[in-house]
Amino acid sequence: MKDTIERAVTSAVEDLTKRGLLPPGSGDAATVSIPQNKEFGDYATNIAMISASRAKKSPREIASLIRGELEQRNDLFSEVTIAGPGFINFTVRPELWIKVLDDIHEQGTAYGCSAYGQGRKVQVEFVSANPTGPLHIGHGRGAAVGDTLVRIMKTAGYEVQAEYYINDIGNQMNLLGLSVLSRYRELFDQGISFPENGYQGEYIRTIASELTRIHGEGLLALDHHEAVHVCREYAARSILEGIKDDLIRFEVHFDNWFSESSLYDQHKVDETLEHLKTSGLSYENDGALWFRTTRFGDEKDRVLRKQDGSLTYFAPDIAYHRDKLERGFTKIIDIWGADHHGYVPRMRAAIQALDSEPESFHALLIQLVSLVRDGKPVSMSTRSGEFVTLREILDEVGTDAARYFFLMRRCDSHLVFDLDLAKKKTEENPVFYIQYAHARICSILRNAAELGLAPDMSQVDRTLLEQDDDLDLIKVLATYPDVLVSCAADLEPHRVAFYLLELATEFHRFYNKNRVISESGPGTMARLVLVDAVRQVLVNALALMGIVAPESM
RNA sequence: GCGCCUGUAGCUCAGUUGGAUAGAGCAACGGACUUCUAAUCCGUAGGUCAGAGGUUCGAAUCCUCUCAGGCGUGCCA
Repeated sequence: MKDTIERAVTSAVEDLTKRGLLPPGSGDAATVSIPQNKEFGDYATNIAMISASRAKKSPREIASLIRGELEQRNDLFSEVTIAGPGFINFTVRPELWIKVLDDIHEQGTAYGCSAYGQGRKVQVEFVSANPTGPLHIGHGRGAAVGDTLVRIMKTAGYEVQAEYYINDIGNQMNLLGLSVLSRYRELFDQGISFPENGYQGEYIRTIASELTRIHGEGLLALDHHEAVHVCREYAARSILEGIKDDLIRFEVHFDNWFSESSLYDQHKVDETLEHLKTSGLSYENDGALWFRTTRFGDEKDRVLRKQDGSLTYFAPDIAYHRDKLERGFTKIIDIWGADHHGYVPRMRAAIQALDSEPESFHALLIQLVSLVRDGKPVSMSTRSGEFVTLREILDEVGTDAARYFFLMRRCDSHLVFDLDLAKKKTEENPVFYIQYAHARICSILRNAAELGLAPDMSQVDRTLLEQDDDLDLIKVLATYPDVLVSCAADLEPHRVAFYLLELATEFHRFYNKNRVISESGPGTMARLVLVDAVRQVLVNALALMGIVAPESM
């Protein structure tokens, strides 16, 4: 609907420009929006104010010119008014609103989709947790945000790939092997000192005891290096399996699992370092190899190869992003914990060093999650291994509530996750409130079916849907495609969560004021079609969030 | 020290890239069940948008400074 209004405004402006009444480019930067106050109509545009200085006319004067054009569009508008400093307000004809119901019934699960992304190839890389421990609650937020963003961008017409980068090589993997071996030997009273900064979690002991079932005391006889290797490989595989299980249960899907070690196998890291060298972007100093990130606005140059000859984490990461670019993605979205924000400038520098536009790279930073139970914060510390795992959260509140809660805040805002609230089966809990709206509609449709009634748009007397209550509900349904475009454009999936709450609220209000199935009159069919459309949009939006739409509760 | 993020109703947070009288949910208070699910709805109250300047027709939004909280500032990953 917003599209339609925008097109009408644009064509009116173009018309006036052709007739010399407005200077060229007057429509630039103007917006069409929904006014906060319903009295101003359904949509409004600020174009007269925006173009006033360039046209050397007063906003009101321009507004009345445009109004003159748009008033002729009585196929669209029942009223066009000028208000305030120069807003042009539109009231859309009821018939047009009712056509939204046709769209929903025709498009079904595809309602909300658009061609906004024009098929551009996008990659979203998220979670990418090291296979050194189970997913914790912070990964859960990243997983929910990333997965929902992927789903949203698909509906917005992008070709999207979801990828998980597995850091399956490097110091932390050796540390993992050492940690497991240490716990393994403890089980035979042949303890070796636990490595400094080793992985402390209980899961390490579990893995160690699994190794005793497989190998008995066999690992004791191996030389140290060999034993660490066995422990490392087993632990990494076992932990990664666990991560995959958790993600499946969390309804999070990946198209590709990208192994860091494959970059070395295919000499991608060397090639990348060579590329930087020949581009004159790296240099030796103090026995280390440096990357001139300052050339691209970073505050200091960064080390690629350390004095001891080993590479930093950064080096393969550049190779990894080079590989992404080679795979043809025009938009690369990395979802990281907010504690990595210092890493963004150097990664953006790397993208530019690889001859790509800095705008093609987007880092979405996910802020911390803190848990609250009984109104008190739950303490968490990664260092001591006392973090709360995603699995524990899913066991306690379930997938639906967890996904909604992780998505109900903007990414860069701290999230307070109230475990008690997430479990409540009352209106206080937004997940429940939204799912209940869906279940209620299904119940109505079941009752209608018993009377032999099924929603059928072709049997509807459309004038019966022109009541304010009906139109209020339809207007919320009509904004859904716009919400999805804005989510995709701004990479802000939380807006779907807010939209769902708004739609559910509007439905419950409608439900309390209007009886859908009444004994007499054709209004029943009209309202059945209306609530069925609400059901469809609830289903579509919940699907994007990975939340079940229950038919009864 | 420098940099990034955050600061909006009692609480948790939105605010469509600068628009009209700043919104929602929860909590509080007062109402609504002869009813398709009251697991709901309606109403009331609640604000110096952290503070001070500035930019302009117009600022929660942009710029500068101050304050508060979080994070970063590794040849860790």
